[in-house]
Amino acid sequence: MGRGRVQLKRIENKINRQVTFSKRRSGLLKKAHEISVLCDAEVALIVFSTKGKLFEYSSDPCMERILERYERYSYTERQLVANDQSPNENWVLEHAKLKARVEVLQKNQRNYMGEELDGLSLKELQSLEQQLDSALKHIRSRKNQVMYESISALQKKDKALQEHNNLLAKKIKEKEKELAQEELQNSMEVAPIETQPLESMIAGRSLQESCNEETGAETRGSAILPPWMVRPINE
Amino acid sequence: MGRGRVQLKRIENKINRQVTFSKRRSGLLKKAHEISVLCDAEVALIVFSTKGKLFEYSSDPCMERILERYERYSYTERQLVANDQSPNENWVLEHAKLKARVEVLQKNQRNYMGEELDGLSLKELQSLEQQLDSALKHIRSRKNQVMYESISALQKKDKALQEHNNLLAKKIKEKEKELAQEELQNSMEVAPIETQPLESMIAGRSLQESCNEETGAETRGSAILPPWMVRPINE
DNA sequence: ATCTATTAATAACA
DNA sequence: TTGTTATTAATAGAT
Repeated sequence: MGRGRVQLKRIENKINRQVTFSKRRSGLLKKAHEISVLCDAEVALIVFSTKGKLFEYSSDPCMERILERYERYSYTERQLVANDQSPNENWVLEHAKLKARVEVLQKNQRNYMGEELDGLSLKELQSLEQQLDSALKHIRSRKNQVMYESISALQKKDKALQEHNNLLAKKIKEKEKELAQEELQNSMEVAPIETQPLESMIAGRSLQESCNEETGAETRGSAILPPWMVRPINE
Repeated sequence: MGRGRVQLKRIENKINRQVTFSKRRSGLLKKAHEISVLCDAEVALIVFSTKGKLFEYSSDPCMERILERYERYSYTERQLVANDQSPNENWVLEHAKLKARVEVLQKNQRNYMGEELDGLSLKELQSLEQQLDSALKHIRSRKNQVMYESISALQKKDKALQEHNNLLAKKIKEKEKELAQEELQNSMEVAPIETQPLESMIAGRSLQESCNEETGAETRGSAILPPWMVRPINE
């Protein structure tokens, strides 16, 4: 349903992927809403973009209510499935295993957070150190990538804004000229009009800021210091 | 998309509603799957029919994982429905919660190991970086402490061994003297016994090594180069 | 963002 | 439920 078929596999071109995501997301949300209205169904839809941004639809005023209903439903279903197997002992065993697993994972997590290191041998400490060191490298590299992407997006936007500013500045100058001419013509009958306030207003606020009112608040903050250096992007 | 338009309102005809529900449901699930694959998104879709039947789609092997992520993202606490349920159900609930917990912990662990970072926002990456950085500091400090402890323990042991060696050396000399005297006394009747092998044996193996047989293998390696620089201690 | 050629979904019907 | 078909809706690619 578009020009040409589309393979059901990850779209490699990043731009295309982002555009398709945006379009299909709105389509999906719309359809979720439609089925809920047309067929009187309860629908909860959660979508995380690759970047980790959340989009959601809930036919109910409260998403949580549907999720709770889901939990209840799925618990009882799992109970039925579990009953088919060996009724009780399996559970106890499974449960114990899970608990042990949680313990181990929590212990690991605390170690990864640099806590509870007293019981560790030198070998374990060294391996932990190596692992975290390599992890940190990956994370920083990924962070840089994300930041560079952010920067180039901002630079693009910046450029567009500057161009827009130049346009606005020209318009203002034209207006001023018109005003000046009118004043000259009326100078014999009324006192001259003070033109200073207009100019000082423009000088007092940065060009960036005066444009933000039209383009939204996304470029809040100084143009020299990118916004993500003040606050993280995905809020 | 069908013969004639459709008003966005509940379909009153029950049969039609049921048919439409069935068709649109499969369409919705399909589209949810498509966007998850095409755009590399994480999708959770829950649909309850009017009759209360559940249909679900999850881009992940585990729906719970997405729901957990949703909970974290939306910063809302999930209400627990534990109280008014039978003990048995409660148990199943516990089990499911444990499972969800394991999933989350595993995901975290992978992140701590610098894996699967693509879904994380800049904010999350920064927090991860800070956490690992501080963890690494703790770990290195602890490692140093362990190493210093190891060094002083070795030095102490070294000193004790040296003293013991001196003692043994003295004893050997005494023995030699005794032997020499005996030989002198017997020199008329048998050929003299070669004493060289005993001394060369002692000289051929380091003093450290010859004592290890009593104290275990913990101080394997040279005494000048601490053992943990060759191989970690707790093997 | 907006515009279309196309494909995909589906309402009505069987 | 399942399948067919006439239509509408969604959307891929281009602008």
